[in-house]
Amino acid sequence: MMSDAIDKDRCGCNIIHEEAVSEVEDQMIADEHAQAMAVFFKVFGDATRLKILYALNLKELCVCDLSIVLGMTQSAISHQLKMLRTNRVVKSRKEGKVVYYSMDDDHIRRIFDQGLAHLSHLDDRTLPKEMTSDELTSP
Amino acid sequence: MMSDAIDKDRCGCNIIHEEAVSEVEDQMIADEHAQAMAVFFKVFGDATRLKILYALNLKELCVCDLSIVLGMTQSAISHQLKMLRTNRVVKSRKEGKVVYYSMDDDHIRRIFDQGLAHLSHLDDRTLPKEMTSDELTSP
DNA sequence: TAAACATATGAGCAAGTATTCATATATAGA
DNA sequence: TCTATATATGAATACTTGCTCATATGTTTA
Repeated sequence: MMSDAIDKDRCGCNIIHEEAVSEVEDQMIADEHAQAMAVFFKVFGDATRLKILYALNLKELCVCDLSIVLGMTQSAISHQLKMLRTNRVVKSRKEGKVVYYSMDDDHIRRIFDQGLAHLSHLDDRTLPKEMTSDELTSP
Repeated sequence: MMSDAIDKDRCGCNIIHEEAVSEVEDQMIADEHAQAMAVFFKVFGDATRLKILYALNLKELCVCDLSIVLGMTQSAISHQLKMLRTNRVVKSRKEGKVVYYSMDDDHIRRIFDQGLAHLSHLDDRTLPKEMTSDELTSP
C-alpha cells in the first residue's frame, strides 16, 4: 500500500527501520485506549489531588476536613473531589449535611502506592539526595 | 494554638472532625513530595507520550520511526522525547545521525504496565463494555 | 418557615501545555 | 567543503486546567 509514502510526507523523514516500524505498527495500542489511559494517569498528575488521595488513604474525611488539611478553599477541594468522583478514584457517602469521602478501591490504592514508591526510587536521580522513603511525611 | 482559627477563616467552614484532621495532618505528605509525584504521573498523563512509551516498550526506535508509527511530525515527537528524557523515562543512544530511544528502566515499565492493566479493570465502569483486555491493540 | 451551615457548581481568569512552523545543530557522504 | 539527512529547539498559538468568586442546592435546627 501507499501509506508509507503518506507517512513519509507527514513526518518529513525517510523510514529508517521499515521492519521495526511495521512490527510495532501491528502491535500498536489503539488510540482510544491510549486516551483512556492518559485520562487515568492525569488524575494523579496534580499535587492537590495527590494530597487529597494521600489524606483519604489515611482516613475517611469530609470536604471541610480536607480543605483544612490542605489549607485550601472549600470550593477548590470540592471541584477536585468532583473530578476524582467522576474518575471513580474516590467515593462519597452522605450523612445529613456532611459528605464523607474515601478511596474507591484497592486497585487505585496500588497505583497510588507505586507513585509513592517511585519517590524513594528517585533518590539520587531527580530529587535531592536527602529525600528518602523514610521521610515521606513532613515534620 | 490559633492555627485552627486561621484555617477556619481560610476554608470558610468549621472543623467537624478535629481529631481526624489533626491525625491526618500529622501524617500528611510533604508538599515537595506531592509535587514530585505529580510531575512523575504527569509524564504518563498524555496520549502521545503513552503511545511513544508503548512503542518503545516493544522495540528500540529512532525519532523518525516513532513519528511514522504515531503519524505525527518529527518536531512534535522530538519535543515529547525531550520531556521523557528529562524525566528519565526513556534513554537515548546516538549512532551517527540517528538517535535511538528506549525505555529507561524496569521500574518505569512496571508503572506503565499497571496503567495498561487498569484499562482492562475499567471494563464495565468508565469504558464501553465491548472493550476488554484481549483487544488492547487496534485491528 | 427562616436562618445557618455543608457542599456543589458555573463563569471567568491566569498559568500551563501540546503542537506547529521556522530554523539551528550535527553527522555522513560526494 | 558543500549538500543531504536526522534530530533538536525557540517562538507563537490554540487548547487545557486549577483556582477564585459568586451563587445555588440541600439539610438541619430554631
